[in-house]
Amino acid sequence: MSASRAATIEDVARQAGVSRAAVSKVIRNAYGVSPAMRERVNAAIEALDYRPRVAARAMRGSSFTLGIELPSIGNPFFTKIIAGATAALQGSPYQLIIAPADMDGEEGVRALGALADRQVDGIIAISPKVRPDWLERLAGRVPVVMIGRHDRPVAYDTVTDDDVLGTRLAMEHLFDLGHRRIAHLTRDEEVTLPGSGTPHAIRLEQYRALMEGAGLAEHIRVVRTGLTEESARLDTHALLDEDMPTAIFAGNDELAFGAQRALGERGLGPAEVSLVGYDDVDIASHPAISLTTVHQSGEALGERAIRLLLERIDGRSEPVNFTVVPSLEVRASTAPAPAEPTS
Amino acid sequence: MSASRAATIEDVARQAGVSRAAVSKVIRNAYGVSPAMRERVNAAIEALDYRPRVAARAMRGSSFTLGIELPSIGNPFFTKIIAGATAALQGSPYQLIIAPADMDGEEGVRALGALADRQVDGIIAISPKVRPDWLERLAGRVPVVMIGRHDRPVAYDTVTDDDVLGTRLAMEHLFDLGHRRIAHLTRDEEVTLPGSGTPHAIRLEQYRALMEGAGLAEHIRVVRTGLTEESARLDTHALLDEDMPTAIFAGNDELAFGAQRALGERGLGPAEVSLVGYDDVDIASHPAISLTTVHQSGEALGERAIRLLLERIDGRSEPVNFTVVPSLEVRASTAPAPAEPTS
DNA sequence: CAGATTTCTTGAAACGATTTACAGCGAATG
DNA sequence: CATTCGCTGTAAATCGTTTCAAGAAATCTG
Repeated sequence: MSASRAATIEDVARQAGVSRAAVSKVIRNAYGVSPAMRERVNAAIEALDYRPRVAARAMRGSSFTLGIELPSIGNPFFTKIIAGATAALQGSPYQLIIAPADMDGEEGVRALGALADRQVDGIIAISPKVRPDWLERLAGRVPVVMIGRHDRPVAYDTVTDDDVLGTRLAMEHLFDLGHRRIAHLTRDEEVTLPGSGTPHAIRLEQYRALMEGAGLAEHIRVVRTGLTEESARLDTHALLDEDMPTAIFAGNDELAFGAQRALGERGLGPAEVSLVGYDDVDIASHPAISLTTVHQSGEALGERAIRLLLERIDGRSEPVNFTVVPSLEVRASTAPAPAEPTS
Repeated sequence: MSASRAATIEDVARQAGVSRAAVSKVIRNAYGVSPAMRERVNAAIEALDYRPRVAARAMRGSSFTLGIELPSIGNPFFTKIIAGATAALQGSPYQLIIAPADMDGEEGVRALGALADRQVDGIIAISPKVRPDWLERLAGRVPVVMIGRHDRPVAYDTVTDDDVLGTRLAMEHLFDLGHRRIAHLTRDEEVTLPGSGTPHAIRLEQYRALMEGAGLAEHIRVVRTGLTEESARLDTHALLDEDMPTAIFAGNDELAFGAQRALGERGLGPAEVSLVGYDDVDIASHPAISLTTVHQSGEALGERAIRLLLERIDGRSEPVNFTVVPSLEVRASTAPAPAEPTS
């Protein structure tokens, strides 16, 4: 009726003829309210279409909000993480909000800061560029779960894919097919700093180690690119201009698609250059794309991250590191290596 | 130093030797503060690493937060909208947060409610199932911009694609190629209610109108499916089992990819069945996919939505409807219709 | 039935900012 | 010289909720 202002707890209390505190108790169904009172209060809430203001609640208690910080929403793998997270939150009183941080780097800490300023009850971080010590400090104020980074944190939890295993699966598949000149397409230096523990850093390290282990050190070829499909396409063209590997191991599916575009534009198919991705994004299984890739379950990552976050909110303080096990999806983008030109 | 608690405005005031109100003025750079004081206060803020609590600000003023409600994050077209929105917000004091609403319907209003409860300063809504009258009521409390729906709102703004034109472009392209038996793959009844003004409803209406206009009423064939690629794949198989159109016009690219999968699985290519999508998602231009589709700029939609929202926050009250103009991207998934079998 | 518990309910004090009203104080004006 | 004015800064009220301490009523003990 009163289009003037939304109802407050005060209005509800007046309508029900009780005190504000009593209404508050009913809402949070705390101890010490009689069925009769609960009944009356609920009727008043219904009648006035009352909804508690989250901002006001946040000032004393909690905001019932969980935040997830996300670099480049464009990446469909991240949206799978979100899907897993929202699913895990079904029926809980918490609402998930996403703070997009496009073009990660400084943007990542900005978005995380924005979430912290909004008094969320817990934070899931994905940006690989955010420094561990920064996260530790953040984790001192609010529960934090980091996805993807292989840290040894003390104040927050991590949920990761076993990138060492995943890389091994991909590389051994290529070795088995007879490939020797295998290039690795990865992101810029900043996200692949040795020892930083980012997924791309580990995949790169492992690529190097496995190549060396196979006696192929001389064929190690690392191509740096940005985070978009388009930049991967361009840098793959550059690679092909000066060198011709028989296989490319891409740091993730986005990059693989870019490489696949470049190969397609040159009329090169799996018979000439094999291609392996990482993530197993939905479209990778499309028959026209059919990308061989390392499967990791984004849903499981997201779901687990939420689980750990809720545990932390509940009081746990020892850090937990959870790992999901990847598997290889062999599709049509990989084929036996072409015969070496006899030199 | 004091790892105990984050600094409050009180602490800053004490440190700078001024009143809380003065600090507040500096932060919002309001009228009436001397350069000397601004200097001192800023130093104190710096020293204490002070950050205003958004919840507290929201109680009296604004939360400097804009919310966008999003059904099915899986759809890459929506992520383009987000990209456009975040770009438009660069440098503004506002932070964008996304409330995912998976499996839209009731979920959509739940997510919108959650945003409203969080006192966001403005809301962008995408779920097509949310009723206009519900939005009008919401818009009475907080500025709202609806993306995609062709309503005639009084209290909120809309940003839409010209779906009438887009559908005409797609269908005329197919007519020009000689197609007559054109099926339309669209979503469930609930999102295509005649007169509801959702994009899918308009595309469906136009499909019917254009088929009739071309004297092809007898060949109208509407296939209903869910919102995922997988459901589109299955329903396309069902369609092909009982009927064999020479072309399929899909309601959006996700559905088109599902149809493309089904066609691929049966060894059918553009020579047998042409396929047109809608949205022009990034992957549609991948050479292996090469989907003919109606291009609409998600970035422009997102950017415009933000623009309108900021105007409303600034005080505008007459509703504005903004439309972006689609174009047709002709690729390899469409080809001349095969010769009719002479009956 | 008096006293001790338990159960229900309430008023008032936070929480951390913004906003409003106004006080102090030189300078300008008549 | 007294009044007015413009500029800085402050005190206090306010926003809507939770929580704490304590009062009132009901129930249980012995």
